[in-house]
Amino acid sequence: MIDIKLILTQPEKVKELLARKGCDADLGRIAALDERRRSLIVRGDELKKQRNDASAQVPVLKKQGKDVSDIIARTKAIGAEIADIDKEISAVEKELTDAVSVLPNLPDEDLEGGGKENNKVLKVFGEKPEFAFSPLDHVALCTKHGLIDYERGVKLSGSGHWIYRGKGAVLEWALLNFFVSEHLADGYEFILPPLALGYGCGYGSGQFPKFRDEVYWVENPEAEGDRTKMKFMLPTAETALVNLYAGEVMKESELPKKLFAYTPCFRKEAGSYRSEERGMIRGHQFNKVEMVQITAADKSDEAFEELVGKACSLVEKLGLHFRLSKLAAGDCSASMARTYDIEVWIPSMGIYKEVSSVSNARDYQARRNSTRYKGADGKNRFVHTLNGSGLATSRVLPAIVEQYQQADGSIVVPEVLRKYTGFDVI
RNA sequence: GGAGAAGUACCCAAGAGGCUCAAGGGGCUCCCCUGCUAAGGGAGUAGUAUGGAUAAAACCGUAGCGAGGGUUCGAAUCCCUCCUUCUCCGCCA
Repeated sequence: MIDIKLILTQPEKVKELLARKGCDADLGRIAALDERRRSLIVRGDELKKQRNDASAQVPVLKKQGKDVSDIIARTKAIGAEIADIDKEISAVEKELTDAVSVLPNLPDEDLEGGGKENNKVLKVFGEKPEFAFSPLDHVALCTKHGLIDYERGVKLSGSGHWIYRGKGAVLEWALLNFFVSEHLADGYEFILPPLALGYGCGYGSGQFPKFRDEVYWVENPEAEGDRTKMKFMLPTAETALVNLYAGEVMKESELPKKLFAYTPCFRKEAGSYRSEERGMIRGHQFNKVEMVQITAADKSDEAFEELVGKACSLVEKLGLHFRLSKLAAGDCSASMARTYDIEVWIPSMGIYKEVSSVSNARDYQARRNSTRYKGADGKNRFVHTLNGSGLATSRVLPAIVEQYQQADGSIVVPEVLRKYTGFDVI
């Protein structure tokens, strides 16, 4: 959630930044609502003071044996007015919160406006592998070696599901092990969160209400369709991790919190499939290790660099060819002020595919879920939250099998994974 | 899943419709005495959110006793719904 004070004091600037994300916001309406809210509060507070004062006289006068019926009559009238005002305040506040909370985060000032077309490649790592033979795509390779069972995945659970098996499962697990041990070595805390989360997590991370229909909801007849009473399967561990300290006030000395989690991620992905995205590029369930940092407000830039560096280093250690891109404002997700994508080369598709997305939400998520810390000056501030995949294994595996395939059809296992797989070649 | 009990500030805890706009301890902070791993005395300690005022403060309000509603002139206190924790029972990997 954007700071409402910023909207009120610098509307032109907010409007311009939002426009870069392709969002045309009616800030005048927000200002009007806030104006209304404040005048109601002033009036309501005045009346409450009157009522409190008058009411306090009742026992005093009663003790003196005096008649209190007109005080009671008067406070009763005041009370009725207060009730009306309070009702209106909460209605106006709800309207205001709704209006502000649907706004996406402000992009950082250095971001280009517009969408994907304005993304900028910052750095390319390694080189495209050249094949002296005609290379297979990962679907063919995984099927041939029995790494992935696509048909039976569909049989068990419908399209968009697959089964890792045999050496495929071992390779997937080796990737997870590799990532976990790298993060542990960097001093990150390993978190295994619940996979079904309450509504508040979706709101706090900024994914709801917008993406409410793109997650799987867990049936609960008692909730009678009220999603705020239902649980959903997390679409990324970020949804759990950024809410870990929701509602709490941390000590500044406890920051930054460096966390990572492994979870399967569940997505309905109600959208169009492109035929090129077959195999494991886009599915309803995939594995991901997610990194999150929760930092003091003035420390998130350095945390961002750290996360980008970590994500790059993981792909680099796997020996894959990839590139780092800075996303234009409109391509960053709604909650994020800035995002860099790490895209790995998928030879069969001839394109780079995202395996990690590192973002700084600044205080956008913290405002939604009220995660704060006490600064050195004794004041409470909102933390900054950052997240980055480290990495999405289900997208790394196709890149590995494709980039490491040999003329004889075998696949070489990247050096760093061998101690986890126990084999060098598939 | 069923039955009971409980949730008050950093912690413990009193509190049962108005002499409580939350007592008393502990802890913590400061001060005094002492003089050096002790003991004693005193003061402070509701953070926070929100509104007004201000250059900014000081300041003046409002809200706040698990959460949300309700009753009442007035609610920590009475009523309803929900959440969480504990105890017991049942079921289960």
